[in-house]
Amino acid sequence: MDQKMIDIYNLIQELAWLFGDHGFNGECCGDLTFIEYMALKKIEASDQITVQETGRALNFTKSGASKIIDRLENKGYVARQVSPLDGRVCCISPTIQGRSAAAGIIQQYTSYLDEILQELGPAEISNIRSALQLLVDSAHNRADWPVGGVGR
Amino acid sequence: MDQKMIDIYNLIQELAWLFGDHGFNGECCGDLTFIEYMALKKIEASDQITVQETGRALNFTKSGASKIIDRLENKGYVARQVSPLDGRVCCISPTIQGRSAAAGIIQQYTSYLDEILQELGPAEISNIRSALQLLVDSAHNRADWPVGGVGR
DNA sequence: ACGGATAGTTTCCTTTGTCAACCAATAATA
DNA sequence: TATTATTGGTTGACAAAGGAAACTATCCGT
Repeated sequence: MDQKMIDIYNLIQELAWLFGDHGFNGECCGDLTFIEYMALKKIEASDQITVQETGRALNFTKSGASKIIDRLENKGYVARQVSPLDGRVCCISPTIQGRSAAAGIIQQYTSYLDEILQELGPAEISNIRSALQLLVDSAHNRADWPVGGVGR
Repeated sequence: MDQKMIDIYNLIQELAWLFGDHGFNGECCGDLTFIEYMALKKIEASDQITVQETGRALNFTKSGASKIIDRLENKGYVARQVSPLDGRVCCISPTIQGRSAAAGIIQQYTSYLDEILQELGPAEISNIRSALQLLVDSAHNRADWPVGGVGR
């Protein structure tokens, strides 16, 4: 039983490695780093998000978040815009190029998955999907983390 | 069907984030970075490994690998030793402290998993394990990667 | 209108990894 | 055997990236 948890842990870690920043030979996300890509995804998902919210979502300080957004902006993938409601806050939104870059990355990985999973039947694939979903949901349902706090 | 692949991709990415270098508030692995921890795991797994092999296993250049091993050595987790067969190569091996540090990290994550998965029954947990296994095996059975080559 | 709070940016600093040059040891060849 | 090429590893200069703290601009409460 405990062994099963250890297995799960090691497997997750292996996946985290394979699909993280170093797995795909450093070229994990086109001209984006893994972190920049995650930020772009968050920005896309909420369609209007502030600098600090982006940072909070990704466990970065606000200065770190500001710089990540700088890089995305320099690449033309997001745009800053002063909020009409509050002159201090920046509304970050994805540009057309940003959306299409993200779509391209998803496309690329999806076809990679298609390829490596082609041996499997649809039932097995469904099963993988729901197992992952269960895992991610369980992790999100926990407010805190194994070590330290989340605040920053 | 394609949507299912996209789901799987996004879920893996979420997991990669949660269990990667930034997920746990930066404190992912005690006094080790994610990368250092992965290197320690590789070193532990093979019990005798060279600097370059470590680098190759983790997609780092040899100088990068050398420095990662420097840091592990400074922390007292691995030891360098000149190979008796070839005076050029370094045999890296984990120290007692290295083994116990790795065990501690595994312990910590395992109990975290225990906690977040406590709602689930043993059958569901078994299912998660085998789904992850299937995924990781499928990825490893592919020699190459979605973009670029592996060589360095 | 003024003092405190809040969102972002910028500057300085540390960490990390690559590239290229280098050293030492082995292998190959004349 | 002497010499040259190759290979494993380390080192130094450099660039990228993110945190802390100082700074700017705006908003809110009195």
